[in-house]
Amino acid sequence: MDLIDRKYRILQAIIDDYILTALPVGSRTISRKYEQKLSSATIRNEMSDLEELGYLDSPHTSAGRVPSNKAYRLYVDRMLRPAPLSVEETAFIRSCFDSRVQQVEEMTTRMAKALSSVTHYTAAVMTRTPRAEQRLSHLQLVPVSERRCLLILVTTSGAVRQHILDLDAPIAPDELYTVSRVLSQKLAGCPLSQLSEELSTLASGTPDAFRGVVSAMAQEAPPAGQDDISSLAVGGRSNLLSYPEYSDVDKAKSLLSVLETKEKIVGLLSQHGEMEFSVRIGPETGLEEMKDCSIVTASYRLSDGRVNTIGLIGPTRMQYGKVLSVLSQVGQSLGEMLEEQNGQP
Amino acid sequence: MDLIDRKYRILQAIIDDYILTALPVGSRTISRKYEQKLSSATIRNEMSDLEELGYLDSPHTSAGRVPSNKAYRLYVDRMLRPAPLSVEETAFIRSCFDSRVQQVEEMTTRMAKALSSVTHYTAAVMTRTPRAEQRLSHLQLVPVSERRCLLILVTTSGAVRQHILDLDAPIAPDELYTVSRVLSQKLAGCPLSQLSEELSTLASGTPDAFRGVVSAMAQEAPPAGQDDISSLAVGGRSNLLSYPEYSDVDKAKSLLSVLETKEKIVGLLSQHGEMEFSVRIGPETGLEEMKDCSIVTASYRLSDGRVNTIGLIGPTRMQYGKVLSVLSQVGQSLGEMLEEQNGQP
DNA sequence: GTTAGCACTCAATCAGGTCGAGTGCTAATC
DNA sequence: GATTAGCACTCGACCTGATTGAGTGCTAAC
Repeated sequence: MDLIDRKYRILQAIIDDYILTALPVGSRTISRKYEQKLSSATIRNEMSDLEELGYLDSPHTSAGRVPSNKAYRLYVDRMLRPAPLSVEETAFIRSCFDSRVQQVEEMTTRMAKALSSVTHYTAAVMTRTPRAEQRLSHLQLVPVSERRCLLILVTTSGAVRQHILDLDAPIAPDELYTVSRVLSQKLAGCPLSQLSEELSTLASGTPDAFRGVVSAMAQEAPPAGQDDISSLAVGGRSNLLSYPEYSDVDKAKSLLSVLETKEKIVGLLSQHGEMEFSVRIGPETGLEEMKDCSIVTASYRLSDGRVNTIGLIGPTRMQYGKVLSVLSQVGQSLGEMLEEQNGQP
Repeated sequence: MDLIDRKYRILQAIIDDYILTALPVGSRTISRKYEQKLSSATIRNEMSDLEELGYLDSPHTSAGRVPSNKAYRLYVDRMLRPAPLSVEETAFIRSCFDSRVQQVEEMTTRMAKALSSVTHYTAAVMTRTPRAEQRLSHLQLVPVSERRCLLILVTTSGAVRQHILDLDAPIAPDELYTVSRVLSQKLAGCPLSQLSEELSTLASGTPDAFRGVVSAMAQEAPPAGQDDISSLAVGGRSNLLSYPEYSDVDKAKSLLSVLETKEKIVGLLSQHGEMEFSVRIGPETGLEEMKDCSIVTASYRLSDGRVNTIGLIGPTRMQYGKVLSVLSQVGQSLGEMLEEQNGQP
């Protein structure tokens, strides 16, 4: 057992060192910096074993060793030491959660910017509302031109959606007003996913003059389907260029190109499961372009039903400890902010 | 005059060739590919003159010549030949203007993506409404919780803005409804910039029960100030990495970092003056990080008062002819789309 | 089991040499 | 006077071979 413990420690030392330097680490480095009781030769033997076990790779014969993805997996699952944040870092993160920020958009953008600047990785922040939880709170039709009006839907969580309706026949502003009032009352509390259906049903029992409007609404109402992405922001894409793993411009290009594709980012963030944190390493991300990257995601359920998912993207040798500390600090600050918001009714 | 004409032609040939290859161009290349009547020695003499005049730079003694920013300026102002687009390109641009796209957001994103993929440069698209032109069309208060409600402002151009209001005292949903109705009628047509002021005035003449709401609105109403940016999208940032001028990762990083800063992009696009197109070369962009870039902007006034500004960002040796052709095709398609939209009432 | 010692490997670095694209100048030509 | 051929010169790019040093793997001794 003692031996195994030693192998463990050596592997951990190698990973720690590699995360720090991005340079293949040799036996001598370990013996000097981490395990002074052992000679480099001993370390070499252990390293040789670790390589055979699949935890280390050697770029070539006379370079040091580099941790494999399997090693990172073990590292994240078992070896992770929390990296405490500095006072400044904590304060900075806190300061980003200003309860007066109203727009979801602005909130996600700020968080993405802040997280990328604290971690020096790329940050992606997404706020979505699971479709099942969205209910109509209020509905309003606003005239825009003679045959065109704006349909505004407000959900119970305070989100606002808007659709332009093209009408078959002109309708007077006052009538739109009446329709809004009636429908608003009838449909309050209706889940968004069933809205279209409800409207169709209502349309048949509506006086001719209004039927056109109501069926136009039924058409434009959001279809049942995936969740609603209320907001997505990515910050610090260019941060990744600092890391030697992307000094190859072609690699960098293909990675940055992925990070420009909204759908792929949403995909990456949506893989997040039930647990609070998730770490995906290299190929586990599921994207060929990201096989040298890791993504750490965290998900927070806000009180109004919205779900906030954060992803930090960096090289596989990213500072997992620090990243997780940052994310849990974010979770804490987020909680405090929401409490404060609800506490000042 | 004939001499001057020849210098002109040679300079143009040099710029054309450099734009194509990004390699310093030598006298022999010009004499073979562009001016077969002249020997390389003659070209050399001319090039020497052009260098003295400030139109050419030589990276070192035995390399060819490279156009200076002054040369690009002349090229853009006087030498530009329109580069006709291929049928596919035209079709592709047209196809991006689907009149059924409703959201401004989606429109700008699509345009940015399309333009960057046609040109292989970075595209930034901004839609803004000059503050002076925005007038209130409709106003609605929607209850969210007991002491909190949502203020929705719809402008005559159909834009929707929302603010959360925190109220001093609780107010019943029905009362919010009444207030909305009255204020909507009183304030319809009021320029947004004066809204806050108007509301303050109205507040004093309002029954006590409602005064709280009205003054809360006055506080949150958009202050007079700069224009409203309804939407900003950037596409194809990673395209720039393909160009040899950014094979230096540090350069690339500082440029991409600028292209991630919303404010700087808005700044770049806002410099656009009265004319339809504007080309800013190198230092003319006003940003140190962009001293090796050019930006071509185009601005289109939409029928509802909004202004759409497009910027294409590339290396100073960008294909100005092609870029301008693309932008004017965009202008045309945009016009067609709007016409179509208004023609189907 | 641990370690000292040694042969071996291989990328990185440097110096020297060659190549070729390009210039600038001069003298001859049109 | 403009044009051009010719030539010396420059300088980066590229290739080559030698050197260095970090690192390994193996073996034999402790």
